[in-house]
Amino acid sequence: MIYKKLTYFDLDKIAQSGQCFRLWQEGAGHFVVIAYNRVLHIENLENDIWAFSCAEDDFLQIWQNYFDLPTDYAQIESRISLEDTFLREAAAYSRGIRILHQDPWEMLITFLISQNNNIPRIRRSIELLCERYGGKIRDGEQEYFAFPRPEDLEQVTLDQLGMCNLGYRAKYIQHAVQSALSGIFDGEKLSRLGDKELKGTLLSLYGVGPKVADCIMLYGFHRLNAFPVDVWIKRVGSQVYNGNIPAQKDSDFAGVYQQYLFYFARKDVLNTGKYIGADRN
DNA sequence: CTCCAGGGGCGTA
DNA sequence: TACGCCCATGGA
Repeated sequence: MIYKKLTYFDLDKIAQSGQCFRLWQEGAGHFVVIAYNRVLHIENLENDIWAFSCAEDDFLQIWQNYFDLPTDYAQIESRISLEDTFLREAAAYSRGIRILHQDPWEMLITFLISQNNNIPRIRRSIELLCERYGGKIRDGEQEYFAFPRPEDLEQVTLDQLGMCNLGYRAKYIQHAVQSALSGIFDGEKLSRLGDKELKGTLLSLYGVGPKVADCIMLYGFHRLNAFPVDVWIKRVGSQVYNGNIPAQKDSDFAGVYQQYLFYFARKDVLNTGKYIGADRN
């Protein structure tokens, strides 16, 4: 068990921020996350004191980085222009959200599934994939499932993928498996590319367009300047920024600001569980 | 460039 | 019961 005092760290918000789908709350102040073939319990003991159910080694090598603890989010928030009152309000409302360092392969599959989809269904699809094709992880009495590797999905047919609630996205997953097995999509290799080259490679993958590519850049490769434009950001652009997408999109921390805008724009959904005020563009 | 199908679950009329 | 919508994209 590792104990840490952390500021700008709100797991409830991170769990609802739409960047990860295998992090959930299990009780008051108790969260569980599955990542990198591990299960981690995180508990909020008091105020800013958190307990992580892992050894020092794992904390230093995996989780410290996973939760992006070295990054100074107070400084990122302080960089917001004084004139951008909407983003300042969004940032204050979203304070505690961090951009997680997640596995590139998992992000490729996750955000292929996310396209034109709703978050509860995205979660279900991912859990079905993991239960059927991921390796087992023991955690005391409980048994969990890791995210399937490309090799785990190599023999899976289009029909079997369809049974994971993927809909028309099944064919994209099948192509992604081939891209990984053939070496076109190699997280380790791609992480050494510059932003432009990385995005170009991602866009060449079947089913990956600008929005999904930016999500993979931001959540899988921690390119904090990537700015995914989804329906919520478009909505903010048309309703708040006079038809333009938010001005902060060119910032070094555009991706962080995108998370703030996304979380803030969705606050009514998060509070009521319903989509309200929805409109196209 | 525009238009539209792709699954499926949930909300509203 | 029908229809709109959802962290979009490829193809016509």
